[in-house]
This record gives sequence, C-alpha cells and structure tokens, in this order.
Amino acid sequence: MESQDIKKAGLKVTLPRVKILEILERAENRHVTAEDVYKVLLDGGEEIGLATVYRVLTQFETAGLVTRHRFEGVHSVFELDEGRHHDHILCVRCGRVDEFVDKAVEERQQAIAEQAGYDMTDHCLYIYGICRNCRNGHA
Amino acid sequence: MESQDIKKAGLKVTLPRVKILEILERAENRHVTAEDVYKVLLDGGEEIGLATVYRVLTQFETAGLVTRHRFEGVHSVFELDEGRHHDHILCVRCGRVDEFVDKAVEERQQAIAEQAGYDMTDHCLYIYGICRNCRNGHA
DNA sequence: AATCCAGATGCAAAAGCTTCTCATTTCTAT
DNA sequence: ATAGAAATGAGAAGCTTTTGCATCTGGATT
Repeated sequence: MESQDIKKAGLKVTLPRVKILEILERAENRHVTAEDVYKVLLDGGEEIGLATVYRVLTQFETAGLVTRHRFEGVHSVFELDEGRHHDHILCVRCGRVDEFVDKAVEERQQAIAEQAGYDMTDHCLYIYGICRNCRNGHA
Repeated sequence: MESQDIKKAGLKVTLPRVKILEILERAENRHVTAEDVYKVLLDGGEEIGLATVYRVLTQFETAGLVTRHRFEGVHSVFELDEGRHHDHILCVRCGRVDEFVDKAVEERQQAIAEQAGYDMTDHCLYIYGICRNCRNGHA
C-alpha cells in the first residue's frame, strides 16, 4: 500500500494523507481510532489537524483503503483494508481484538438473508469474550 | 411487563418510568431511539425531559428490561428484552429491522471463540441488505 | 391522612466524538 | 513557473448522551 493507492482513489498525494497511511500500515495494533492516529502524528512532530485526520480516514474508507468499525462504545476504529473480509472477536477486559473468518458462518448468513427476503450487502459479527491472557490473570 | 418489573429492578415506580415502559411495549417498531420515545411522550402531552428518557432507558438496560443496540450510525436503539436472544437483519435503504435466530450460527460462534482462546460472553451479528419491499421499488 | 427523605426529575450546561466553514496553502496539470 | 482545483488548519458547530443541581415525588413511617 503506497501513495499510488492514494492517487488511484482520486485523491491528491498530500503529506497528511501519506503520513496517515504510513501510520495505519505500521500500527502495531491494527485497529486505531482517529485520536490514536492524531496522537502519533503529534508525537512525530507533524502539524496535522484532527479534522484532517477524520477527513482523510473517511475518504480512505470511501475509497476502500480502510474499513471503519463501530464496536461497543461510541467512537470509530479504523483498519487498513487488505481486501480479505474478516470478522472480529474482542476481549471485553483488555480490549484486545482478533480477527477470524469462518466459512460456515459466512454461508449461513447468506442463507439467513435470503430466507428473510433480503439481498445481503454486508454483515458484521462481533464476538465478545475474555481472552486467554485475561483469564490467566495477566490483566 | 408492568410496573411490577420496575419495582423488581429496585427502581421507584414513577410516572416517567411507567410511561416509557408503555411506549416500549406499544411501539409498532420494536427498535426505538431515545429521541423516538421522547417524541411520543411529547405528543402524548407528557412533560418529561430528554435527559430522563436517557436515564431511564439506561436504568432499564442495567436492569435487563431493555437491550441497547448500536447499529450503523451513531445513536443507540432500544428494544424490550423479552428474554429470548436474537440477532438482527437491517435494510440499508428503509431502515427496517428484522430479527432472527440461527442455531448453526450460534453454535459456530461458540466454537470460534474457543478456538481463538476466548470465553465468549456475548456476541452480535448484524446482517445488512435490501429488503423485499425496497427491492420492488416500494421505497 | 400527614410527614419525611432518599431517590427521581427537569432544565440547562457540559462532554465527547465528528463534521463543517472558510481563509489559506499545496498539489498537479499546463 | 503558473493557475486553478483540491486539501488543510483552526475553531466553531452539530449531535447524541451525560451531568450538576435545585426542586419534586413515591412510598414507608407515623
């Protein structure tokens, strides 16, 4: 994923957009909030406004470079979209997020939609639980 | 569901709470926002503040009388909790919401959580699509 | 039935996330 | 290099939801 992708999306290749894309690529935690991105920019000495971060993330989402999730709570988290669909499993204690794809579930969803008379356009499945670490007391 | 349930929840049986519970019971659309409830109250000539609606809905949620969902978009929707778990399928065009339960999916979720090392505590599956009505042009 | 007080309410203000406005700056095609 | 369209920064505004606080009320006790 590079500045080429920005251009392909019909967006000018500007410093804020390049920086934000870099941050998304390098994020150790794939799922970041706008605020997270903003903080990294500040720490890196960049003078990029929070409004720009929101604008760019939304544009990236529209362009399909990024996916936006609304897990529990109010604010959005963003992750690079590498083209492979997946669902999420979240730890309610530490906030850890894992990804998974389950063929059986995918297929059932299609069938459920048909049965309900819907043309499925999208779906999201969030499983909440307590991860192994937290269960073992490694808070 | 009656005022008894309010008392059982450890809450005083007040006029706002009774009215709000009634509205939830009678809502033709089972899934309502706080604003929806507030409007019905106003139309009914009740002088109940929006803040109270939020407070009461949150208390009802805590008491298990009501379930809160955060579908796409920012605001919460509430529905009476009649004890039977279900998932949701939503029309992205008209906002219609249907409910379903699928045994296969439920079971797979449990398995997926285990495989990922999680103790599943909860989950939610939202299927988005276009409902029959909208597909037939009945916008 | 009158009294009392913790709990509940209304209102307005505040909070938190996100978007918008607009003057200024920066790409990029020429 | 230049011009024009697009993008940005800063702060104001928007929306949903929560909070602070003075007032009110349900319901337990006289």
